[in-house]
This record gives sequence, C-alpha cells and structure tokens, in this order.
Amino acid sequence: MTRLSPTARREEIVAAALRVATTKGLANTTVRDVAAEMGTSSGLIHHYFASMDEVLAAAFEEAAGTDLATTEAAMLACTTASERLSTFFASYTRTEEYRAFQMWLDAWAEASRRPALGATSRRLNIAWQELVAATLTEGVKEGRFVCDEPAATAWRVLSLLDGLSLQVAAHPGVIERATVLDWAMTALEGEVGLPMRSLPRPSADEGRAVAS
Amino acid sequence: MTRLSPTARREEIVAAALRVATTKGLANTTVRDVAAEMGTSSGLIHHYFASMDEVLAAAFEEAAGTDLATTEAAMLACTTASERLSTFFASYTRTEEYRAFQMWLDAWAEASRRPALGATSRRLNIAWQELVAATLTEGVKEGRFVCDEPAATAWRVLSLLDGLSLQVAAHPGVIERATVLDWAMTALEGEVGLPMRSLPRPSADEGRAVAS
DNA sequence: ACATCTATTGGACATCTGCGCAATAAGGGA
DNA sequence: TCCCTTATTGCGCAGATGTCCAATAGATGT
Repeated sequence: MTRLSPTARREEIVAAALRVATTKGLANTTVRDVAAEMGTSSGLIHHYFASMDEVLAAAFEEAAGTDLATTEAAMLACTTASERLSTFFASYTRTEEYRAFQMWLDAWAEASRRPALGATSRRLNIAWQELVAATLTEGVKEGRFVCDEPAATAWRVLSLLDGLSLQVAAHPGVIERATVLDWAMTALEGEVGLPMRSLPRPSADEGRAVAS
Repeated sequence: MTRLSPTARREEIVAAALRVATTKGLANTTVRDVAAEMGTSSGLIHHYFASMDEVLAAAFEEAAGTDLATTEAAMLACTTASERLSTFFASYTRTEEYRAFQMWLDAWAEASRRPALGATSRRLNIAWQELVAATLTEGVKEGRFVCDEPAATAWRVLSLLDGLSLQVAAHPGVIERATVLDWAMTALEGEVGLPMRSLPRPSADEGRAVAS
C-alpha cells in the first residue's frame, strides 16, 4: 500500500472499520475484516491503535458523532424550537433505516466489556441528551414550552425513543417506525405543555431528506 | 458424571448456562464455559442442543421467563390494579440490581445474529408488554384508569423503562435506579389519568422483597 | 547519494470457538 | 444374566481471534 501520513491513515482505518461495522455489526467486526476492507495488512491497524476496543470506539464515535453533528446542523437551520424538535425526531428515527441503530445496541451491550467503547458510548449518549435539553431550554425562553427540568425531560424523551427504536431494530415488525415517531413526539408534547399533535409529524421523505 | 434422564440433564444444562451468562454475559457464554460449570464434557451439550444459539435462547428464556412469572405472581397477590402496577415497577427495576438487565442488552444486540435467541427475546418482550396491557385493561374496568389503547400505553411505558434501565446498565452513574422508577411511574400516571405521585413509590427494600 | 526514520508487511503465536464423532459405560428390560 | 439402548466422554478438526514482532520499503532531510 502507498505510504500515507499518520493522520490520513488513521482516518482511513476508522472509515473502513465503520463500513464493516455497519454491515456486520460492531461486535462482529475483527481486525482482519478492517484490514481486508482497506486492502492492507492487519499489523497496520495495531500500529495506530493499541487495541481493537479503541478501533471500535473510534468507529462508533465517527458514526454517532457525525449523526449528531448532522442533526445539530439541521436543527440550527430551523427558526423555532418546535421546528428544531421536529427536525430532531425526524433525524433520530431516520437512523433506523440505515441499520445504524444496531450499532447503538452493540455499543450498549459491549459497553461493560470494552472500556474504550463504553466510554465513547456514554459520552455520545450524553451529548445527544444535552442537545435535546438545550433545545428545550430555548423553547422555554421563547415562551413556547413549559419545562421545569429540561435535562430530565430530555432523558425521558430520549429513553422512550431508544426503548421504542430498540424494538424496531431487534424485533422487526413489532412496532412501526412511524409509530415510534408519533408516540415519542406525543410524549414530548405532554411533557412541555404543547397541545396534542401540535408538533408537525415529519413524513418518511422528510426523514430521508435530512439524511442526504 | 452420573447418568441422568434427558429432561433432568437438559434442565441442568440450561441452569448452568444461565449461571454463566449471569456472570459473563449471554454473548460471551461458550459451550466450554457451560460444560465446565457442570463439570461435564462439551460434547454432552451438543447431545441435547443442536447449536449454541439454542442453549443461549433456553437460558435467556429461563431467566426472563422466571422473572416474568415471579412478577406476575406478585402482581396477582395485589387487590387493585394500581397496586399491581406498583408491584410491577418494583419488580422490573429490581432486575438491574442482579445485573439481569445486561442479559436483555445482549439479547437485543444478538437478536439479529442468533435466530433462536432473537425469537425468544421477541416472545418474552411481547409477553411483558401484554402483562402491562392486561393490568391496564383491568384498571379501566375497575374505573380507576382512563386508557384508550392499553396495548400502546403498555409499549410506551415498557419502552421508557427499557430506555432508562439501559442507561443504568450500560453507563453506570448517569441515571439512578430510583430516578428510573420515579420517572417511569410518573409517565404512567400521566398516561392513565392518575394524579401525579398517586402511585406509591416502592422503596429499594420492597424491590428486594419481591426478588426473594 | 546516503542515512535515518517509520509506515507497512506478512506471518507467527497462543488461545478460543462451535461442532462432530468414535469409544465408553451405565442402566433398564427380557 | 445378558443385551441393547443411549447418556457421556474426550478429543480432534477447522477456523477465527487479538496481539506482537522482525523484516522490508518508501519517503524525507542532508
């Protein structure tokens, strides 16, 4: 393989690991898989990462972190806090379509066994919660929402979303994606004192639009 | 090893597998682990189970099914639907203490990779939801609750509980067990038209009492 | 042109994995 | 008592896994 700069090679490794993890799942991604995906040797990966745990942590960070950044950017383009939350829901439930949620399932399950992955999973989970909490606080300042504890409400909404999405990912057919979206948004409306169904429900297409 | 009847031996294998899975996690439980736990050979396990997938499925069924039966029995001992639900919450959040929730995390993550485990996980998840739904229906008949769609409400409450419990199990310290319990019960109160905090919050001791 | 640094190789190593199979032995029925 | 069924053994097989390391080669500075 052509000799690359350390930073470029590191990024390539993370990108390759992410590509494999998206297909096979984080828990099933091996050093040799990543090396084969890049067309290089397995030793190269350990030249940049001390352990496979750190490779997976970096790959997961790339996946969930990019999702977070993309979502945040899309939300910033909205004018009101309500619109921002609608965008958030559309973006969050979209991830299922791309089987990205299986990665969260793997990360949660492996968190107690792989320290680096666990730390990353924890950090990103909190980051997502803080994004929701911040948006709620904005809505309160705008006078649109009533919310005593934005941090707590954010955890509840996010956890409801996770719990429902988890069923979609692990037990296909039990709950529909559109149902997850509707139930989670209704729960939020109840939390912040909005009229039922006042938040516009994103269509499946809108979810896709955010993705591109 | 002393020669046992097929049914007795099968049960012993499942019990041993469950013991190992409780310690190492479902995903990390191997044939040899189970054999060593019983003090027998690994070949014996394959004499009773076609694949490791089925061993894990049986072990998980034993764990989650017993929990379900125990919880159901404790609920039946209550007179009102409200008390039954309080008992349910106490029993459900108790499972964390025994690290049993890690098993659910593993089951959800592995569901797409191990068919038998996936089918079992799906069945038991639905069974838990049906237990809640049935109790809600009883409460409506008693005139204590208002609930248009018990099945949907059950999924929401259970998913919120799962999403929050998942944080406790995967990211220790982020959310407290007592908080999970309080938030989930409050959510239910909102769903069925009960006054806030009207459902008695079980103490940690009560949770433990149900376990024994 | 040379030397130095290090990215990259390719495989060794020890261990683990699920699974299968021939041999053994225990127990129950005739 | 003998026999036949089958529970149980113990190991082998083929493959996978994370990690490590000596050897190689490519780039960069002098």
